[in-house]
Amino acid sequence: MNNPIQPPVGTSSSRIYDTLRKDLISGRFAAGEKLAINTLKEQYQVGLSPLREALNKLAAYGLLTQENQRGFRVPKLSRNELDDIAQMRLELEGMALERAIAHGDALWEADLLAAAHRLRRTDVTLDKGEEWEQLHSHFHRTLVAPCGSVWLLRFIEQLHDQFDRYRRLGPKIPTIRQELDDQHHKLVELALQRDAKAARALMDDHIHKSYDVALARYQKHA
Amino acid sequence: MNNPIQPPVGTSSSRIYDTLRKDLISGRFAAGEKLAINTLKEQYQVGLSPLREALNKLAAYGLLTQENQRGFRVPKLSRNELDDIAQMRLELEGMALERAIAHGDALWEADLLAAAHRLRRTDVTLDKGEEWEQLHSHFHRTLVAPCGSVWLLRFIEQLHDQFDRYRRLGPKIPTIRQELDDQHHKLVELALQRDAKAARALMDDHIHKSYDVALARYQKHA
DNA sequence: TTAGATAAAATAATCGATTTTTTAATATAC
DNA sequence: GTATATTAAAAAATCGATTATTTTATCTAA
Repeated sequence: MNNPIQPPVGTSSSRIYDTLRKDLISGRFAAGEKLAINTLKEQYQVGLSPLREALNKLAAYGLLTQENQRGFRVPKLSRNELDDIAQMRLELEGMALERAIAHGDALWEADLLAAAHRLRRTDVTLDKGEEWEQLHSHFHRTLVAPCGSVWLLRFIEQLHDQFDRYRRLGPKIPTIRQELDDQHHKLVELALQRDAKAARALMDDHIHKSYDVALARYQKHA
Repeated sequence: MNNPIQPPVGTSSSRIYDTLRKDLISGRFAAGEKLAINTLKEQYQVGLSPLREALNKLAAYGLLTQENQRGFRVPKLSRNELDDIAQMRLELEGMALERAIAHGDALWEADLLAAAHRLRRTDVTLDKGEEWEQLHSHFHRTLVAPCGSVWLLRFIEQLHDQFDRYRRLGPKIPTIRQELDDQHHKLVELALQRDAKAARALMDDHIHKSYDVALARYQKHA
C-alpha cells in the first residue's frame, strides 16, 4: 500500500545539514570535540562533498567552529556564553512577543492554541523526547511568528538552538517540566487577551526559569 | 627587499568567502541574480569545491539564498526588508551602545578616537571608496565592541552587511557624507563623556539618516 | 633528559570527472 | 493554437582520487 520506494527528499547536503544540526543541539557530540570528517562520513553514510558543505553552513550558523587547515570543532560551552544567550533571548523574544501580540490575527490565535495543546499532550518521557523537542520549538516559534521582522525571528531561532545546547546537556530526565509547561498555556492566555505587558513579564520569567534549568545542567556537566 | 613570493594566506575557501562577501555587499551582483557557478569559478580563479563551500557559508549567513537542486541566488531587495533591517539596527545598536558606554575602558576610548580620526582623514572620493568602507565598518564595530555580548555583536555585524546592500546601491557618489561623518565624531564625544542617553539618541538619528540615504538609493534603483 | 630536527602517518583541502536534476528546445497530439 | 510529451543541453550535486598541511612518532645532539 504505502509507497514502497521513498526517494530521499532534498539534496544529500541539505539532509546531512538537518541531521547534524539536530545532533549538535541534542548534545550527541561533546563540547570542544573535534569532528573527524572521515568518521562522520561513515556514520552518516554520506559523501565528503555534501558533508563538508553542511559543516561549512553549520559553522556560519554558529553550531560549529572552523579553523583554517584544522577542520571543524563543536564550540565550547561557557557560563558567560550561557548568560549572554539568555540575556539576548530576554531582549529579543520579549520584543518579538510584544510585536506579535500587536499584529497577530485570528489564524495566529488558532495556531497558538493548537501548538500549546499538542505540546501538553505529548509526554516528554516514554521515548517521545525528540518529538517533544520539536513541538516545543514549534510552540515558541508560533508565539512570536507575527512579530513582523524576518531578522528578529532568525536571530531568535539561532539563540534557541544555542540555548538548547545547554538546556539539553546530560541525561534526558524531565526537570521542572510541569511548571514550564503551565507557563506555555498562560502565555497563550495572555496573548489571546492581548495583554502585551503581562505576556512579556511572563516570558521573562519563563526564560529565567529555563535559564536556571540550563545553568544547573551546565554546572553538573562541568 | 619586500618578500618576493607571498604565499596566499588562509585556505582557498576562506579567501573566496571574504572576496564574495565584499562583492555581494558592494553590489557587484544584481539583486535576484542567479550565480553561475562555472562563471564564478573562472572569474575568481578558484576550484569548484572551495567555491561551493564559500557559497554555502554565505547562504547560511544570509548574503545568498539557496534552493535545493537549483543553486544560489543573490537575495532580492525590498522596502519591507530595508525597514526591518533599519528597525533592528535601531534596537540592537542602541542596546549595544548603551552597554559599551557602561563597560568600555580607556583602551576603548583610544581605539574610538583613532577609528574616528582615520575615518575622517580618508576621503571617500579619489578612488578610496573601498578603504573608506572598511574604516567605516571598523568605526561602528569599535563603537559597540565592549558591549559584553558576543551574540549581539554578531547580529549587528550581520545587519550592517545587509543594510549596506541597500546603502551602496547604484553609483558611488558621496551623499550627505559630511553630516553623517560629523555624527561619528559627536558619537565619540558623547561616548567619552559616558552620556549613554544622548549617545543612543544620536545613534538613532544616525541610523535614521543612513536609512534615508539607503531608501533613496533603493527607490532610484528600482 | 630534553629541545629541536626529521620522518611517517593522519587529516584537511582541493581537484577533475561523473552522476543526477533541471531547464530549454523541439516535437507530437488534441 | 495550446497543451503535453520527448529529447538535448545546461547546470547542480556528488564522487573518488590527489595534493597540501598538520599532527604524531622517532631520532639526534647538546
